[in-house]
Amino acid sequence: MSQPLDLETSPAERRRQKVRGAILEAAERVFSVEGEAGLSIRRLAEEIDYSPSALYKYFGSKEELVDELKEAFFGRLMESVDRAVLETLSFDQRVRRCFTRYIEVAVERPHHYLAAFSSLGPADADHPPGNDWCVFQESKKGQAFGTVVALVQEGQETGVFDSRLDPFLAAKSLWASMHGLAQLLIHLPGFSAMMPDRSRDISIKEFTAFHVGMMVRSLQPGLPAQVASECADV
Amino acid sequence: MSQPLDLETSPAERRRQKVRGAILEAAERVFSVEGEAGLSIRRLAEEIDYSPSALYKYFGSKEELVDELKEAFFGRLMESVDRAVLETLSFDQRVRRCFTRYIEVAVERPHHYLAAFSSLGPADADHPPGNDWCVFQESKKGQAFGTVVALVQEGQETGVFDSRLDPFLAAKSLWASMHGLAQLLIHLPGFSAMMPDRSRDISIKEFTAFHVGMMVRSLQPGLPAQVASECADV
DNA sequence: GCTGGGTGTGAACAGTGTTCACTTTCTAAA
DNA sequence: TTTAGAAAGTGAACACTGTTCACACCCAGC
Repeated sequence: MSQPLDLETSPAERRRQKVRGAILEAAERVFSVEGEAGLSIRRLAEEIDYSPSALYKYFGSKEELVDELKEAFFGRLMESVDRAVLETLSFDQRVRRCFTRYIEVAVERPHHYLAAFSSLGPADADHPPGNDWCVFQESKKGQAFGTVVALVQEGQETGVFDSRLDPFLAAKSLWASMHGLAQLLIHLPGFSAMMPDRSRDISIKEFTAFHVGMMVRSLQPGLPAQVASECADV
Repeated sequence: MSQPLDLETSPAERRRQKVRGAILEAAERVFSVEGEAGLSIRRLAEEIDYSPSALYKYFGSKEELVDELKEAFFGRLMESVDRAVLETLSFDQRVRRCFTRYIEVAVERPHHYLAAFSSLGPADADHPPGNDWCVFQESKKGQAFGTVVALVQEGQETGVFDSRLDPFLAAKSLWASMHGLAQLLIHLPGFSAMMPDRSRDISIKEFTAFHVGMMVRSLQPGLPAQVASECADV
C-alpha cells in the first residue's frame, strides 16, 4: 500500500507484488465483512479477475493467505494498544485506556479478532514442550503481552498495585479477562445491553469501562490478608 | 440412553428414537475428538451404516444436529456448576469451586465449549432489539448466569463483596473473565505453563486457581474510594 | 531469434452439505 | 386379510469447497 517503493526490485518483482497486494486487498475486504466463512479462493479469484489456480502461485494455501491477514491485524492491535501506553496521562488512566483499546479494536474487527485466536486450535493437541516462552515472546502476541507485564510492574513499583502478585501471572490473568469480554461482545450480540431492569441501556463502551474497572480492582493492594494470600499463592 | 422408556410411545416411535440416538451418539463421539471440522454427514452415515440422505429424515440440517450436541453440553456444564454451588462449604470456597468447575468442564471438552460460544456469530449482525433478557433468562446459558448473580448477591449480603457493585454487571464481568481463561487455555496450548522463569511449571489447575483468586479480589470491598467509585460507576 | 522459467489457465479430484425422485417397509384402517 | 398411505431409506445429482497438474503463454537474458 504505502510501501516505500523498493528500488532494488526488478519490474517483474514489482509486478508480482502488485498482484499479491491485490489478492490481499480483496481478501481483506471480504474477510472484514464475512469472515473466513465467506472467503473462498474462487470468489477471490473472481474479484481480481484471475483464475482460482493462479492464486496458488502467490500463496501456498488458503490458510497461508489468511495467516497474513491475521498477522497484519495483530500489528494494528499492538500498535493501537502501544499508542495508548505512550499517551501522557496518569498511570491509572493509561492502564484503563490500554485495556479499553484492546477491546475496542477487537470489537471493531470481530472476524479478525476471532480468527486470530482460533489459529492454534485444540487440533495440535499436546504442543512440543520446551521453548514456549521464547517463541511466544518474539511473536506479536508476545510483544503485546510484554506491554501488559511492564504496566503491572510499573503499578507495583509505584504502589498502586499489590506487589505480592506475580506480574506475569497477573498479566496473563488480565489478558484472559480482556479476551473474554472481547469474545462475548462479539459472539453474543447485545451482551453489554443485556440487563434485567430496562431502566437504562448499557452500551459496549460503558460495560467495557466497568469490566476494566473490575480488572484494575483485582490488582489493588490493601485487601484482607487471608484472601490476598490465597490469591497471590499459586 | 437411560431414558425411562416411555410406554406412551408406539414401537415405531421407539425405533425412530433409537436411530436418532445412534446418530447423536456417533456425532458426540466424533465431535469430542475432532470437533465440528471432523464431523461430516457422510462420515456419520457411514458410522451408523445408513445413507447420508437418511440423516435428513432425523435432523433438518447439520447445524440442527450440532445444536443438539451443544445444548446437551450446556446441560452438563450447568449441572456441574450447580453441583459446586450446592456443596456444603464456606462461601469463599463455594465461589471458588463454582468458577473453577466452569473452567474445568470447558477444558475437558474443548470442542464443545468452543462450539457453544461460536453459535451466535457476528453473522446475525444487529440482533432484533427488545426481549433479549427474557429469551436469555430462559435458556440454559441464562440459568447458569442466574447462578452467578445469586452468588454475587449472597456475597454482598454477607459483606464479603462490595455492595456498591451492581450484581448483574459484576456477574457479567465475572463470566467474561471465566470465558476468557477457558478460551485461552483451549486455544493456546501451554498458556498456563508459559512463564519467563523456568524454575517452576504452572499447571492449568494452578493458574485457574490464581485467576479465580483475581476474580474474587475484584469483588471485595474496602478499596480506596476514588477508585472504587470509578469502577462501580458505569 | 531462441530458450527457459515464471505466469496464468481449464479441467479434474476429492471432499462438503443438501435435495429429490424413487423404492421399500411398515402401519393402520376397511 | 387386504390395501391405501405414510414413513423410512436410497442413489444420483447439484452446487459448492480447497487443491493439483499438465498445458499454453509471455517475457527476460543469452
